[in-house]
Amino acid sequence: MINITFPDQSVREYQEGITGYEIAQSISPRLAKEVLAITANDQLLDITRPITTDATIKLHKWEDSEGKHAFWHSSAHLMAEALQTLYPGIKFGIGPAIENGFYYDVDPGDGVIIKDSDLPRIEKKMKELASQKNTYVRKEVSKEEALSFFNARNEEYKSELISELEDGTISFYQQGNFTDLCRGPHLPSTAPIKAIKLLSVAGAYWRGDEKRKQLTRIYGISFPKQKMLEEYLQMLEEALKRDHRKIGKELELFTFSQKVGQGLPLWLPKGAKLRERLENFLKRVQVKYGYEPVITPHIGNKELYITSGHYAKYGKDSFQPINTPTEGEEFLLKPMNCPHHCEIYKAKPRSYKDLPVRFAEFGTVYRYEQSGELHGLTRVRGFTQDDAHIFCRPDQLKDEFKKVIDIILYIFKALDFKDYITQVSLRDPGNNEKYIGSDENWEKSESAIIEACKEKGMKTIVEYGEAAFYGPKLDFMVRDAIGRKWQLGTIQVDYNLPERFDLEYVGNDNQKHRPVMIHRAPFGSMERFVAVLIEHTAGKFPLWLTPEQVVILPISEKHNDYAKKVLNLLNNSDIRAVLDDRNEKIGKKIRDNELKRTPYLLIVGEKEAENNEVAVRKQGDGDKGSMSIDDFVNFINAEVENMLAEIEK
RNA sequence: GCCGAUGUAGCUCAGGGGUAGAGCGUUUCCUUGGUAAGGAAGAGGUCAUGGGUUCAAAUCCCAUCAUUGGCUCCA
Repeated sequence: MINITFPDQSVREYQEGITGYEIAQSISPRLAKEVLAITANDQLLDITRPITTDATIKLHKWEDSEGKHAFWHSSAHLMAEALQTLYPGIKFGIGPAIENGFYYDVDPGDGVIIKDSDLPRIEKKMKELASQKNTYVRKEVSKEEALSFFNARNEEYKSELISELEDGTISFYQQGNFTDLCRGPHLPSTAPIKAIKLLSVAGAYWRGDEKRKQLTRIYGISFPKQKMLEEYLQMLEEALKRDHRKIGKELELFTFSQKVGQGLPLWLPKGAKLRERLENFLKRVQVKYGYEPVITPHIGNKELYITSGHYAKYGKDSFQPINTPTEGEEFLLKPMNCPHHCEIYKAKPRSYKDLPVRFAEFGTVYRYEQSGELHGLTRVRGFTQDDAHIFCRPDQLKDEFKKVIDIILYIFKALDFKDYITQVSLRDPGNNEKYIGSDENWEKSESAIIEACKEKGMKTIVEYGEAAFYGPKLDFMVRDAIGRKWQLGTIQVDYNLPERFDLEYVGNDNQKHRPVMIHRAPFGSMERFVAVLIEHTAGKFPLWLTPEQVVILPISEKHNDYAKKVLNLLNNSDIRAVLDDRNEKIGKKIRDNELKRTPYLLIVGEKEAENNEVAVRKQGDGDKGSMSIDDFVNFINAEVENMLAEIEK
């Protein structure tokens, strides 16, 4: 007999060799029906695997990510089986479960192309195979066996994977006619896979290496119930409605022009208004934190970037130099602001008493991003960073770092960003040549970041190998409507540029010392931040930010004069109001302006004109009754002030 | 950059070898209407661009450009 400990710490005795499925059965038939995987002593297992020792277990149902994982991983195998049937000679790469669904990378063979239009056919085959309710059978094999099995089938990708595994840890899973190298766990059979949707086809380099063969990746998702699939697809559609590219067009915030160039956003008046308000907001915050504005040009001499090291690192992959016609000097579009700011630091001698100095600039930079990578406003070739560089003494580093964290957290709070991830990016320990600067400085800066985060009580994830080439960083990341992760705020420590630019300050010992630099951008880039803000709010911006706060709707043309009077009064009171004096019925005007997401609609007609009133309608919330114009002005201004005061707390 | 998809009116999209379509928007006129779509008429397109096939191409083929889902990269 063995002792099984459950998550609630209760212990039950079972026969040795009992399976997860049987344990579930012993609790309730319903649980047995729903259980998909089991963790036993921290090891994730099939529910058909016998448990032979005392174990602490957790049974995973669909609701657990482990349960979904097994479900989707099994679905990936099912898809592979379908592909094998439909495309004889197809070779398989890897086919994991992912956050939402699964994929399989395959090599369909020379000249064979799998297209979007083939997906329904594959789906159909999968359903057909699933209905056979084949079991997933696990088999442990030796490395030699494994290799000979896949070599015999010319599955070079599998063979490559196996050759990197250790003997004794290799297992196969087989269902129907398909056998795959796999760690598991899997479902007992294909029976539960009831609803399947293959979503897209994409190219994916074998092992993520662009020098190697590009395989065909097929993405899909599956569910135990058809209804769940429908809900998921519904949700995807809803998410698409929040897409900043769609809303940006609808609300006339930004556009692109093929003639101007790809990845070069054009801010339309309303978008510019929004962005300007964001910038002003941050400028006010920065004044409080002792930042000084600086302004630098859009280009810089190539020498500047040779000094900074950026040219060696990125020169050939960036926009190529602009030449002066007669002298033949070379200038680069600036890919970043820091070298310019270093030169500002150098413009005069600095004393230890002056430090830290903090130079802030909304600096527009240009980077040659690969064309396939461009995406709406989140990945562009020309963008404006809310950049600043702090030059401080080493002993001030941690404090300065913490102050920057405060600014970022403040801004996120102001904009109600709650679902963000904070990531500390450190060096890849096994790959030091990727980075410039001394080990000692790297260690100092890495520990400064880690300590600052700890002291701020932040929950961060640590990623090795994600550091910038010149220093470690702390990034604030959020997800977009389609679930992709984007970096917004960033703080980076840099010992390297001060070295390269030979930056100095005179210490209290009257000796020259090297300052440390912090690069930081709370929004990251205005473009990306606005994109994320659009998706976050679905275009319903907070009152203090929105380009148009109020729209005035006269009942008929007879009331246009009064409406204009209201408009002037509001505009003179710093309220961003517009007038909708189109020859339309009031119902139509309300509908149109509701759809434009203007926070307040003011309806003015006979009654209001007589009493100097406005009839207030709140976006999405209907009629709020009438009030005097003065009261409305006070009401709006108070609401904005309250919002901002709330943030200050 | 690579693999797949897409490109038709300002927007959303239908169509498809033989005169270019709808809805919304826009303009003009009628209407002056009290809380989510009043009516009529009009304007608006070299069907992304350049080649090719054809008596005839928006439609078929090729290339390019852009957008897009991924891969890779990201100072």
